[in-house]
Amino acid sequence: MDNRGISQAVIRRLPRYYRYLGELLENGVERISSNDLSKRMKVTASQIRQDLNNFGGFGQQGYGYNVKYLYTEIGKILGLEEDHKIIIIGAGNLGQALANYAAFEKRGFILTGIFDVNPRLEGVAIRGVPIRMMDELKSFVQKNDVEIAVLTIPKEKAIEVANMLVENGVRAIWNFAHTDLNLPDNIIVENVHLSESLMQLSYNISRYNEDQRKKGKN
Amino acid sequence: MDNRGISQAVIRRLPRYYRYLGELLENGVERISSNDLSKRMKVTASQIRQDLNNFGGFGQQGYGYNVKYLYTEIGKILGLEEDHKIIIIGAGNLGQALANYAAFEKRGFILTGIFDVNPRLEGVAIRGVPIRMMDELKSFVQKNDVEIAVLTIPKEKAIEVANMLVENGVRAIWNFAHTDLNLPDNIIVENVHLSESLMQLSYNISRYNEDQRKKGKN
DNA sequence: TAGATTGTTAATCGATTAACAATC
DNA sequence: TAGATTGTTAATCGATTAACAATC
Repeated sequence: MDNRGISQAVIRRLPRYYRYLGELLENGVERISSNDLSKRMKVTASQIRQDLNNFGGFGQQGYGYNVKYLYTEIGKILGLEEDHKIIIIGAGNLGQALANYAAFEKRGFILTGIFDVNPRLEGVAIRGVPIRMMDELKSFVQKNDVEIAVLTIPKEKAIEVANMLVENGVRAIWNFAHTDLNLPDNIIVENVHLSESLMQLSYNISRYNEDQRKKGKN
Repeated sequence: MDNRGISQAVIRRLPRYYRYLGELLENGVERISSNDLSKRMKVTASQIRQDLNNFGGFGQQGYGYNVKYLYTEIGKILGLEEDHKIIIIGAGNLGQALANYAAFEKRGFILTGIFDVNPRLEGVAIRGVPIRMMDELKSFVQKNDVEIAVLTIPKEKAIEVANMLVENGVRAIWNFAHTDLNLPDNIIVENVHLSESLMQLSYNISRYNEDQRKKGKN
């Protein structure tokens, strides 16, 4: 199994396969063909088979795919079998929303620390994890072998905090701040730019409206 | 200006251009060449020019692009010049985080209503907008010409609520529920699947770790 | 065995990059 | 005018889809 050169397009689709397979599993479905799955997911069967064969031959001719097996294998590929220590920087509503996300633990993301600047939040616990003050962050990261940091802080602070975290051993950043981070190549960054997502929505509305106007004219 | 057939790849990049131009504007930069911008954004100058020319010729040979003009034009393309009435379904941490997102209003997204099932939240106001109970939702949507609904509710409820909203005139859904909605083609859906984003991060960590192990062997 | 469905190669389609004439 | 930089065409690259032999 050689994972090199797998495009981000494929990787973006993997979690969606995983979700659909999880639902099939819950519904007691034992096997599924790429054709069946393609109809449910509204993608081509070809794409499913191509995507999966990047990682190995998980199916069987004449039978299809065993749901449970494929679910487990994709879970492995996604790294959900290993534990990941994760901390959240910024305990505002968004930070708290993520901290409370229960499926975290199930998937191996171990919430290890929460940090904020607001002294009124000090010691308040979310899912058993107390909120700490930002001045403890550096030594906490050094001592606790933190793998992933979630940044839910304003963009003004995000860049310097990210740099500090990376210097102290954090390997990956889940970035919700409205800025790009420009970290070294060996650091994994996954951006969630909510305002950009909303603008895409807004663009699609505008375009649709325009098309309707044009249709009206013709 | 013909917007038909513009790929989602281009559309995903527009908000990022908008963000960079906004920052340049704040810093008092008057003009920028595609080459300059490409270095800041880490994309090719060719791509910037191709992307922009989908919508019109905004630049000038020998000069580049006027930052303020281009910023405004991209804003128009993204539909940020028009107002969009928006409601939030689900006033948990995530719903509240989005409700409190101050830049909303600046970009023309008018928070009009917030809804939840929890009676203890009834009447609590976020940014002046009181939380209403779910049984008021249908008539509220009918009366208030709501364009966008944000779904920050569990997936079990999301599908039926989305269908109801759409039947009552909502045009677009910003979907944070962990499910696909399968709405009619004329409805705009923008999904934010946070768990899938985290899995991509996790995949990239695993793959990097594996590469390192391989390197070690050689 | 016959039917079903994969894994994989080849064909197509679309997106990105390069190149350069047009022009400010 | 000379230099800079766009807008746009052509070339390349990559991703998706189609087709089918292999095989369960």
